[in-house]
Amino acid sequence: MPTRLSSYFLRTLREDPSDAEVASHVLLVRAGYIRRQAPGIFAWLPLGLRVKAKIEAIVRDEMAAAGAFEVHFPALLPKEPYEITGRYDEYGPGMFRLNDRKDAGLVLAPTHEEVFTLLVKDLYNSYKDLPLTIFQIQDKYRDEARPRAGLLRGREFTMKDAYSFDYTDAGLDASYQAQRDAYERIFTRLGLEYVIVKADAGAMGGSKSEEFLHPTPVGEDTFVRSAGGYAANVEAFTTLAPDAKPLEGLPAAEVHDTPDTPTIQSLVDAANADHPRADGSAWTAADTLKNVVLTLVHLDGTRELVVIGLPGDREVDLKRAEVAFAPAEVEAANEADFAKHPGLVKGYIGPWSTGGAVLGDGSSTGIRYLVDPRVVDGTQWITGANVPGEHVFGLVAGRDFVADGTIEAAEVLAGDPAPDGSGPVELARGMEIGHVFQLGRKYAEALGLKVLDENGKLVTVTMGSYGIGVTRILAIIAELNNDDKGLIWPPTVAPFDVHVIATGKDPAIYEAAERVVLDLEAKGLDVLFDDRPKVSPGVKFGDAELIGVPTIVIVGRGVADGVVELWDRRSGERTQVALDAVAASFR
RNA sequence: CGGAGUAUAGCUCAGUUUGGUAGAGCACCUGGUUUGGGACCAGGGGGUCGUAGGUUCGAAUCCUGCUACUCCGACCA
Repeated sequence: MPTRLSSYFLRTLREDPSDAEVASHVLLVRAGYIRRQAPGIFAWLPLGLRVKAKIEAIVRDEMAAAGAFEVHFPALLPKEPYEITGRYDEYGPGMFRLNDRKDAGLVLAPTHEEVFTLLVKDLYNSYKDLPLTIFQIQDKYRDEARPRAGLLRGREFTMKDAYSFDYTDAGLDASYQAQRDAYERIFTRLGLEYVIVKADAGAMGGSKSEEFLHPTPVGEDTFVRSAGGYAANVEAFTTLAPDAKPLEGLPAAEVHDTPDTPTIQSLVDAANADHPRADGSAWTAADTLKNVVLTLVHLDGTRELVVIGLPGDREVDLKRAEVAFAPAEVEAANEADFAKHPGLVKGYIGPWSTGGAVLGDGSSTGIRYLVDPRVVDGTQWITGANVPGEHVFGLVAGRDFVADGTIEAAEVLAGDPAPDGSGPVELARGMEIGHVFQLGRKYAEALGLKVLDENGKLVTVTMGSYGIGVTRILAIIAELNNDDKGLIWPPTVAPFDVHVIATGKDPAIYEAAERVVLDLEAKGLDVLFDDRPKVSPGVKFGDAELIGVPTIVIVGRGVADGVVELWDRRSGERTQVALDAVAASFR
């Protein structure tokens, strides 16, 4: 049976909704696919559900091809499993939490690692049952501080999440690869451009991790890539450190007066004016060692001051710092933090003073001191002397000061060398559409998932976790496929295959349209039939363009001559076809 | 969480400056006309003007508090 617009649950809007900004959001609401329920939470209408189902069908198809089995968990879960793995605390305010009438704690799951692990623990005990990959398509909940851009960043979103279970590392590698391959096929079938980048495992824990990013300027992720094939999320980028240099023969450090130079720029200007370099070349910001004071807020709420030393031509990238210090939160140090450490002279902080070490283990302040990987032994720096208006020149790393370690917290700049030697990187923005992780044994260990191996020995299972954002993908496809008239769905995900419009007052037109619809359905096509009487042609054409079914058949005035028009939504091209040849013109 | 803005009919908005009977277009209902680009005529239903308090003879309009939403930023699949 065709879907008849005269009785379909659909209302299109003539005007843009005032609360929508991006094209996908505006058009999905206007064309009657979704309705906003609360910020970042949407109701799905019949048209929207059809597109969602199309995307899910492709995902299911490839999951089955990859040997994964579908299950379905509740979105509402007890909090205990999340407490056991520590994620109840680590996830922070991003997780929806609630209590039932008995005051038992529940969560709306942001992801389902814990309960999948427990399910397998319940049912499986032997290595013979592995490998196993199971998945679900389920709504996830994350209490985003600021949901935005409609479906692109919501608080409720549909995700396909798969979990693999192996008892050997090689097995995990194979399971991971199978999902990774499936993802490539899924995104290819959906016609979505993607880049696979090295990623940080973040709150999930685990080791190897890659993100599938759709390159777009509006993406929330910054990633780097080199011509030689290296690609990584900036959060996972590792700095290519130069070789250490010999310490012998380097001149002694000298303290100079540098009044009113609290910033790197003012310091460089003063250095060039008053203390030019011996060989005559100019000092630059890269010759200075900037010491940035950060406060770590640990999970138990304690605050720890830490100083990061990095070349003065770079800023600290807070996201990278967060990753480096996870699960602690990172903040800029505030006045109260400084007040507790009078040894820190704002604007003139450095690891060294005439009185000895100022930063690091065993120093006068005892504050943890971590440096950028570029600060290798034998490098010489201009940096604060811990006295107002004074800097030390030629301070040598490894001789005059020793850091407690290195840290990947400096911003990544275009032109930085890729860590694998494949050349300089460029920066680009992308939106995460898939993520594959090797979780390793973190969850299995915490929740006690073990199996007996060939030798009858209990071994802890190793796991992978694999996510695809279904509703986000739907939004991206809508974002990529529209014009000023409305949506233009690719045939693979369109809510219908054909949109038949009957327009005219002659009853023969409607009779002809009914026959066309039957012919099309006989070919196995999903038909949306605009049979609305007393609706003017302009409205029908406008709605068809707004809804965005790829092919539109206009049954109207041509019926008298035995022809109808095929209208390609994307190209706008219209061709005349004989009435009885319409169905044959579809593959 | 910082900054900006908005809140009046189902939707998009005017009215607030200067207090005096609640408005328009679209959508919806009835009847008629119309049918290849968002038609026309006639009639109709629908709003405690976000919320609480205050000023006033009288508040959508002035004052104060609160709340919600949107955008930018921080954060985030």
